[in-house]
Amino acid sequence: MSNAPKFGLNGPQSEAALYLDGPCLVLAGAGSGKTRVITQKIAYMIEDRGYDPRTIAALTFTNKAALEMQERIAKLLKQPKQAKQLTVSTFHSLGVKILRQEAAGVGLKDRFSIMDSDDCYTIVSDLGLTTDKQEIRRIQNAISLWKNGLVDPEEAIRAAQDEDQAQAGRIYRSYVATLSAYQAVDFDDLIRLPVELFRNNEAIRDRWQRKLRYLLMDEYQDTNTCQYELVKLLVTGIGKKPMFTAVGDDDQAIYAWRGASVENIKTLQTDFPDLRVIKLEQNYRSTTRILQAANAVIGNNPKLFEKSLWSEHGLGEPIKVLGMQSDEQEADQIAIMISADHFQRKNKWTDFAILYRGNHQARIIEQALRKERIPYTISGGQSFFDKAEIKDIIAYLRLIANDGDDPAFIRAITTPKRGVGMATLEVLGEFSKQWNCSLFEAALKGGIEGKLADRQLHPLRDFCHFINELESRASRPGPSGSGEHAAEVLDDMMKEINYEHYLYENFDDRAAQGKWQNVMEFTNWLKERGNGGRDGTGEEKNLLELTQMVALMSMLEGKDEEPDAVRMSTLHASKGLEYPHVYLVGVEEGILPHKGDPDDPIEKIAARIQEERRLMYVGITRAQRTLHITWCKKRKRAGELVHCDPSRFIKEMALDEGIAVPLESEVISPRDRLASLKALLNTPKPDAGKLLS
DNA sequence: CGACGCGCCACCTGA
DNA sequence: TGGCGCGTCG
Repeated sequence: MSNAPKFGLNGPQSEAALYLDGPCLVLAGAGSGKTRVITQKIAYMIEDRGYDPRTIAALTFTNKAALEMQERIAKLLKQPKQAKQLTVSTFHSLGVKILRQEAAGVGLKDRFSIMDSDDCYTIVSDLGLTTDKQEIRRIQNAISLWKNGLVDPEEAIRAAQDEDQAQAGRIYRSYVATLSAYQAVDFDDLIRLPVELFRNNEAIRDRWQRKLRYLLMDEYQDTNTCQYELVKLLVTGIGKKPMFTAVGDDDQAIYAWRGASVENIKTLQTDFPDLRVIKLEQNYRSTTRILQAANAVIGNNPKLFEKSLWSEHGLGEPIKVLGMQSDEQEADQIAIMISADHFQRKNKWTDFAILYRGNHQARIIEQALRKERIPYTISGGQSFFDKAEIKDIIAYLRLIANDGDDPAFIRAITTPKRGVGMATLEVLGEFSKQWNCSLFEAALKGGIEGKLADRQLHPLRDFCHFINELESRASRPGPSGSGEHAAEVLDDMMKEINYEHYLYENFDDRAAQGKWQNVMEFTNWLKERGNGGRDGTGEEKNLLELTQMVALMSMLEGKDEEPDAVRMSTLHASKGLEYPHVYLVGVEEGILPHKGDPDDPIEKIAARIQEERRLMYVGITRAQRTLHITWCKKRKRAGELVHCDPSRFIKEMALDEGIAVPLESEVISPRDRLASLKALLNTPKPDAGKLLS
């Protein structure tokens, strides 16, 4: 094979795609075509080098990215169906896949439940050592970091520096015991348990190594210790050449707060001395001016690897920095500018993105967009699967799959109300503790009769029988060999619990209608997957498998063709995406960089600022053609109007060198807003948008 | 037992 | 600002 550029890739891209002689690290700057490298590489492996697609795994961090990658690979293959044989998934989905097959090896039944962070919050809270919300969050966070760092409870307790940490460690110990009693795992376990399994069981590890011979990882800079360990266990074996490609950008590492460590990039070089390192520095996304600003900002961070982005696109329009009087004015202003640009320059709504640091910043912008009749979609906020009505239904599914899932039991039995209240549940809880069994088992156990009145016992038992029946139908051999069709069981369940009725009883018609619509969308979505549709594998899935899959879904992915709407997103959720016109809002000290705990040691603060700077870098580099950056002199915070200063990152963009121009004067007063908008809509004179362009 | 209402407090990011 | 936790009433 010659190393001449292939597939329309540039030199380094091509080198990265063709290199298969050993481990490979691709340092890919923003917009340098890293996804193309991964997809082309997989296509090359299958088409030109005869790799069996079933032995290739590509790992991403979001379901959306995985889905998109699979689609893109399918388009490159002569036989697009082969793409379905690939493992293209998130780290967490791969974890579920491994655990489902190897459950016994880690002491789980194969129908374990997956707890989301709300469930885990409740577990920590129920351990009863504190009621303070912040404190619980902190402990939850500590537990997550321990798990991701592969620190077990005994180690955590031993290493505690003070009583607070020791207590957190003890809570960690109880928390692990509780999950185990529920036959449940949390998100972190999905990676941690496979690691434990592979470490302790050579034969199982060997089987998975043979199954997954080549590994490709996207966003490698955001892997945590545990994920890296999983990768190492999968790619290293006696007499085996480590075969993988990791693609990442240390300048876009923005998940240290949840345990990711950029150092994993450096460690890769130590752990795999023959690692081939390839840099992608040509950017195909942005104008030169945008890249200059991005380089100027990130230049203030210490460098792990030397690299500098360049672009063949022209200089482009100057970046505009706008200082606003208030957050309200900021929102209105952006809405007006986007509206003007849309109508004057005939840009589609989808060409625009508004990016912000925290979800709470979205509200005021939403209001402004609505006022201007601008369609928008929000990503990175409350997810579809986090909506109460969806979680209600999921609780039933979880309980059907695993009757040891006490949190699901409590949620399902109390929604809709069926005459079982807290008093009954408390008795049941005591009883279950006494007999060391689940709530579900306790309800059916002999001896509980004496502790509950008949009117309390009956609905309880009826409910359990109902669940049992659904369970036996879901797992009875059916058309697919693995149970009755998920769709039928699901339909009957929905009918029986009469959830629609419950919604209309408890919410006003409008709200109920919306919620019911969500539920219908969800159940249809489930049925589609149950029939083997659209998830890439083409395999039928029973209700139990669907339930575990759903737990990992955080965004409504694959929503067939996006509507033409302005995109609103957190900076974190915007990673990997690009837009012709980007508005970066609320770029103020305290927001970006976000103000953290001022009592943190100085090196921690420095690290935090660096991560915030990378976040700013990610934001800037989302833009293809124009970039607006706004900040406010005053902002409403907790109801109070407070003074704000522009972010230090704005100064770092080298404003005086013509990269960015401050535009403080170009603000339209609210009074003129309507008039100017009308003018724009009715008589689009070339000059009308002068203030705005 | 559960619905409703008042008052307090916090607003980071996410698989 | 709004969500939610606690108290009281039906």
